[in-house]
Amino acid sequence: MIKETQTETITGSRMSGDERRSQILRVAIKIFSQSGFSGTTTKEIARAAGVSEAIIFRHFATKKELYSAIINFKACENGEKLLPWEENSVERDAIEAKDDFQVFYNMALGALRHHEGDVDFMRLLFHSALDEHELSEMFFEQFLTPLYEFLGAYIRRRQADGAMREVEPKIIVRAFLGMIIHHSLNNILWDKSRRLLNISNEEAAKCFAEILLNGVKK
Amino acid sequence: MIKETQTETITGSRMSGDERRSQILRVAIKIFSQSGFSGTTTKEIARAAGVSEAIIFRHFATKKELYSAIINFKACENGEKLLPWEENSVERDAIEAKDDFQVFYNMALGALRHHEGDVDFMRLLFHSALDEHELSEMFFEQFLTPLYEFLGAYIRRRQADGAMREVEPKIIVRAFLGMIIHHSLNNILWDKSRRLLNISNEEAAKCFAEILLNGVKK
DNA sequence: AGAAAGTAAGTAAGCACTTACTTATTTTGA
DNA sequence: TCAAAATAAGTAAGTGCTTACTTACTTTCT
Repeated sequence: MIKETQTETITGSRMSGDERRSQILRVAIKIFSQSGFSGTTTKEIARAAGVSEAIIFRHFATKKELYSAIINFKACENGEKLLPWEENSVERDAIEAKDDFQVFYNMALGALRHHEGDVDFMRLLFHSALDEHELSEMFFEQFLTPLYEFLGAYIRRRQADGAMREVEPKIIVRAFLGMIIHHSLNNILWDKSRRLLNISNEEAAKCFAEILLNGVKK
Repeated sequence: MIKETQTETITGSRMSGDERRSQILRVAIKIFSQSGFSGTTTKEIARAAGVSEAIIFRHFATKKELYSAIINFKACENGEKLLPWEENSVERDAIEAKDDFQVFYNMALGALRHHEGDVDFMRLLFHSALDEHELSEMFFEQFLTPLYEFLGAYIRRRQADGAMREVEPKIIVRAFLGMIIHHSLNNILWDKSRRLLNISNEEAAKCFAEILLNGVKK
């Protein structure tokens, strides 16, 4: 990362304002995700971006504004994209077909892969949750809540079909997400070398989906 | 919290060295759990303890040593106590009786109650995990690993009895702990007002145990 | 009286942020 | 087309405050 950034500097060409702003944000995400807000200095961010601290403050009035700008940056990164499960045709087909296993397996696998592929953002979500920062609230409102509604609605439908027991759907969603997110957390935070449990995402998604579905089957 | 601490100061009597050390540690746990290591100042800790900063440094050479001292303090708080599930007679009886529901329900309920009752330490565990501090490693080795072994052994036994499917026991443990810990996390971090799911610990423990056990039943 | 608990003031370094200036690139006008 | 002016990107040095920690002394208790 630092090497990469230095390479950018070495070419000697200046970035445009927009490019520099984006680069600073990308660098900041990494460092904030490592050390949290308070544990990160603007000096570190500047060094990693290969610029002086003054440049940080040209683009962002305060360190806090830089942190908050991550929200928009992350949102724009996905463009006006739909939520992950909304644009996943495998997911849509499985729902149409009421293929319960495929619905939950696909969802679990997608989530596990996503967590594995964006550890920085995962860590940042936890830092911000502990800091009670608006980034965490954004995550809650724009991701978690819609996900509970989406899966909850599917479960309600399957309950009406007589395929699932009458349990409050959100408890089922909680149980399901708990398996997935906790598994990823172990891999990201407590047990990076997977001493306790070393299985593929596919295996994990399969087992979690099976446990859940067998657990709620009528 | 601060009120309580000020009350201590107001009585005007000095504490013995040992008492003061313990008080500082208790206060530090609360503040570190709120703001993390970097976000916490020794000034804040001193104020909350009702002493000057110099007193902090009489007992602990550095801020870092204070943070690390929490490990021993938390360990000693439990005395030479066994792990929670080891001293729980309800749990032991349920295991002897191979009452699967009681084993998992009781375990879940105990954990949920514990999490609810010691939010500070839960938060501290997350802060320390993100900081990659030894407190987190202690938690992993002295709590998580034995818990996986304990529950894993029980599951293996029930599989040998033919009561549970042949699934790697640790995956089942992961699924189970995921439900519980994730539920507590939601209540502690993302959704303190329980907008998404507001249920009692008993209801949660019951549903999670049922989902899990039905999910692995043979 | 002596030891231990306690404090106000101080220190050196660190931190977020600013200022005055430099350098590189783009624009303008002849 | 070219040179000068303007603009934007960039920096070293600085500012004022904060922080972890220290020092020299005071107060309390036995």
